[in-house]
Amino acid sequence: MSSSVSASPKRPQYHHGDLRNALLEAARTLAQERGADALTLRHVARQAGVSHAAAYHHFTDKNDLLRALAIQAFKALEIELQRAIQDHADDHDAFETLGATYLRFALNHAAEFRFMFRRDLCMPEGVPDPLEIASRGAQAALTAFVHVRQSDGTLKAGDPQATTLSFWSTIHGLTTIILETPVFKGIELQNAEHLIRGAVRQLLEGIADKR
Amino acid sequence: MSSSVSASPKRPQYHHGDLRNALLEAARTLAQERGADALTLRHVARQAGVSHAAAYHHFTDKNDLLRALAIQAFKALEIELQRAIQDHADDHDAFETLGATYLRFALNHAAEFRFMFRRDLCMPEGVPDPLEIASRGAQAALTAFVHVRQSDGTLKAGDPQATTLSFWSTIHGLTTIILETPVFKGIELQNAEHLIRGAVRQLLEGIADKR
DNA sequence: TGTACATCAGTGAACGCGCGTTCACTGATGTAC
DNA sequence: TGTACATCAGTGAACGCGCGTTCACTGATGTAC
Repeated sequence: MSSSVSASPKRPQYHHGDLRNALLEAARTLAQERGADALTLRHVARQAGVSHAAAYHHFTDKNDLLRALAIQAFKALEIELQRAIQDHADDHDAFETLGATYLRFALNHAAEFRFMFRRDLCMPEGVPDPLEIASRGAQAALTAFVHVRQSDGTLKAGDPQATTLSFWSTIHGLTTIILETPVFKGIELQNAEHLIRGAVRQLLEGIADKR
Repeated sequence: MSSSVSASPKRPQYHHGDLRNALLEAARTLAQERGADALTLRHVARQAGVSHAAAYHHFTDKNDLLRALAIQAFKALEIELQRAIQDHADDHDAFETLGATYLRFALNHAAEFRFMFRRDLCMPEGVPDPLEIASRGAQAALTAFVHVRQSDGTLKAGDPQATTLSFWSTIHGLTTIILETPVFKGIELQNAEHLIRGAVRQLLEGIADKR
């Protein structure tokens, strides 16, 4: 009964081939299913079906792995934002939709999202930091769209960087408040989206009364 | 030579008298000096000069201690915000100042600030959560001021809760971005304040162009 | 095409560590009479 | 005011645990000739 077919794709090989990515995928799975606390080197290796020492051939230490996870998450977020921008470039409520996209990403990848904003995963000052590049990438996606909307007159003219920072602050702030604060424990996604659309609208229109 | 004065205030007593607060103070000190990672039950007790088992007479477990720390921090933040509101109630840039106050608090108490926004320190759903009460308190300080400014016509009329949420989102978002993101690593307080004042101004005035 | 050899990428055992928590205890305090 | 006793708030030892990291190793792969 034992099969003579030699190359069953499932058969474990001594050399994995792409263990680095497999470890990151395992980390993502664990983050999703067991939360941030489950992300120990040993647990991630176990999840990937590999001895924990193997991880050291692909990451210098635990922080290096977590940093890589955060970088991947920033890239995934950037892709989501890019997609939303492409699909809604001409919508009058494009910024609201971007806010909702950001929120949805955070709620759907809550544990990963937390790793994206952790100063202790940054490289020491002066050292090139791939996490910085990744976070700048996501930010740049927003800046590009802000620039478009400034050019076409939908947004006020001004430094697109500064305007992007305000926008990012608003959606990031509300997202983390919803994600971490007891007040919003158990909120429905739909209600959360409603909140973030409202907040973005207030940023667009301003909350001050100009008489 | 041994003193016969019986009540030297420094002499350690078997019964501490106020160990609960002493532990929280020790936790604050550690958070300040060694960062969030130093906040283990054992380290906190050591810092307070007491056996680690003693802590269990005052907190049910480690999370209970950290929750109490977060609650204290929310109360401290509320006090800072109240003070800023009192001192600047009539300033034209009162909201900018509130933003700067929030930012300064976070930068001056970075490790504690991180514990204030951690879903895993919340009580399970359905259980009364003192952390929720504390966070609502700080938020209420903002809401009250928003309400004042809506009544006097400085802010547009509207639901003060919603407007407060937008304001809180903006200042909380930028604060955590500055605190956690590699891009702003090592930024000077003064520059950070400049950023947050700018972001608040954009929220007040709006970023959309109304033709 | 075959072989020797360097290199790569795994394994499993071991190290030392500090953690949260529990337990039986003891010293100090407060209270009833 | 003194005494017996319950209660409170500490102590220190112990438990078991899983962690990050290192090490000598071995199996698999790639390359030079």
